[in-house]
Amino acid sequence: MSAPTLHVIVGSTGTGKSALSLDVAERMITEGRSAEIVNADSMQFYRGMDIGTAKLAPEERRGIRHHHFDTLEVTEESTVAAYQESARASILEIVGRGAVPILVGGSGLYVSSVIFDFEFPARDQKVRDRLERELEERGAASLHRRLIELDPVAATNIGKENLRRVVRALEVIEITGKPFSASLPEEPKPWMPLNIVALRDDRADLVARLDRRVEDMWTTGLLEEVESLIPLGIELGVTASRAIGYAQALGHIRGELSRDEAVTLTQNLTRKYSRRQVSWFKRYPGLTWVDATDPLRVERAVAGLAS
RNA sequence: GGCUCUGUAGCUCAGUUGGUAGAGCGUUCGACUGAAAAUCGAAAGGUCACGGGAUCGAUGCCCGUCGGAGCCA
Repeated sequence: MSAPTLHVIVGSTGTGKSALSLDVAERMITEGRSAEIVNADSMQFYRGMDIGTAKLAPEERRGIRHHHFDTLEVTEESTVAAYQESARASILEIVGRGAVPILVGGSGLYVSSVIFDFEFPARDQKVRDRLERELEERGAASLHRRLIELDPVAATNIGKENLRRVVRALEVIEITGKPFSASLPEEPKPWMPLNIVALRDDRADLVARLDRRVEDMWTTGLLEEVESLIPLGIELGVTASRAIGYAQALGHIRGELSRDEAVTLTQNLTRKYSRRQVSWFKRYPGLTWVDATDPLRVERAVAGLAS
């Protein structure tokens, strides 16, 4: 019996990660092992956000145990550090049961936080609030100038227009008293033995499919779903209200966007997101690319054999 | 048929009182350590509709051709 391996399935949105994860789990089962799935898709954490996140309904899960779906209310902020801890705990429990853990998702930072040796510096809301106030009062240039003094490397890497990351860098420096590296490790150390499979598809086919999927979401009730989330406070949620599709649907409901504008905007954002996902995952060491249309994709995914 | 406006990057449009051009969007590439479906950076793309004229020199001025829009008849 070899050491337990964490199976990881990543890739652009719309390449069929969820379906593949089910197939891989079933394959494990026919081989006499059991398997459980852990979600690493940041928007699928939210209860009630189903259509727009292409979430697998419970009855579609083929009896396989799924973890980390529907763990947050729409008003709650999602945080990587908390996710890292609880996702790892789930994985250890799965291994403890003698089952195979399969981590599936498209949120690069979240996947990395689990599978590599990421350690997130603490956060301090007071410090951050103060920095954000300063940003408003004195402007971006002032904050960036300070970052240049405190941590020139981070200042160069982040850039002066990247306000969110400038603020976080200053926050980390203030809390820890140490420079903020602001760059991903060249050779991240795996948290446990990994089999990372990335699904990929011909770009033109993928884009056509993504565009169609957005249209379908609108005809199968995305708007109604978003309307039902308004009384639950989705507009107040820092994370959930920004989800692709949801933000535009909200814009339409508020009368800021026509239906067509909302759909087109969502399609554009989805394409960009898909690109960012590919460029994030392509850096993973030991990654196995598998074609979404490969008839042997399940076998390849299980064995870690590229298409 | 007449009058007026118009034709500049894949799209929408700036612009140069004549010295061969820009922005946004899109496309492609990249960064990314507690909001990441977030946030930010970079690059490629144009014989400035076509033909002729005047000019040292035209995308810009003049003439014509073709295409688009509007108004009048």
